[in-house]
Amino acid sequence: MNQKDTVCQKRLMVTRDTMEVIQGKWRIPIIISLTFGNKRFGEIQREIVDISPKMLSQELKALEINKIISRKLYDSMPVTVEYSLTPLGQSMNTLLDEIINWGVHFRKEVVGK
Amino acid sequence: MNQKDTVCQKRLMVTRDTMEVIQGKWRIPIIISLTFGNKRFGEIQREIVDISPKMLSQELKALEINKIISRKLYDSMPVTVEYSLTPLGQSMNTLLDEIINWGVHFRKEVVGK
DNA sequence: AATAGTTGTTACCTATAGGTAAGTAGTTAC
DNA sequence: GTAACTACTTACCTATAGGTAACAACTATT
Repeated sequence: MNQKDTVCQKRLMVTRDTMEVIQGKWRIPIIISLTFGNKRFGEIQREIVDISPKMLSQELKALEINKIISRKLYDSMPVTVEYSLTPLGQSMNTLLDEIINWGVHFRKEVVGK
Repeated sequence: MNQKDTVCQKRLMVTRDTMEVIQGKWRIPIIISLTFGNKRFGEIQREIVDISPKMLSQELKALEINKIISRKLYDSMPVTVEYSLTPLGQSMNTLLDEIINWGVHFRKEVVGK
């Protein structure tokens, strides 16, 4: 295996890591929603109009496990829960920007034509 | 719906576009493989060690439809086919770099600990 | 005539992602 | 005591992504 191959194999590994975090229909929408401010369960659900409570709960848990978001429970009545981006979650900003940038470019080049 | 919501909804749409192109187990590996030079079917298969010919063929077609790669047939014997990145495919470079960068960061922060 | 080297294809199966609908639990207001 | 608001959970189903193994078509070599 030459130098080129080694570099290539490393890239393949690391992209898999990133993709495992952002893969799926709802993770990026949830993260983007939280870049606009901390939100409660119901607020996120109202913003991402067609997500079900099951999927929202499931994906919030996955993002918490990966330390992208954090969950804060308030003992108010009724109970409220606030979700926010961790520093690691905030560090996705440039990645998200690139996903958005390329999406705009792609739409101009292919989808729009 | 206020200004903030409008911006948010647009971002959600555009990220869906990008994700539809790169989603799946094999698309990014194939694209990365081609950033290291044009390759034939068999070469890609040998580089991405555990991909099956079925999946490779299927994903190459999808990437061609989205104008990320192009396919060139050579009438040699036996027939050879060369795959290469289109300009649109090459325009994914900064996006791929960010996916790799963030993956490295994530691995340091979470996977490694 | 048989074998090997190209680039795929086809049929079949399994695992997982995601959707639907209903229910749970605690508190407050009427 | 009943309805309403919070944040979920649970059971069940379907659609799709991906895997496996065998085959196909063409040509060159032996």
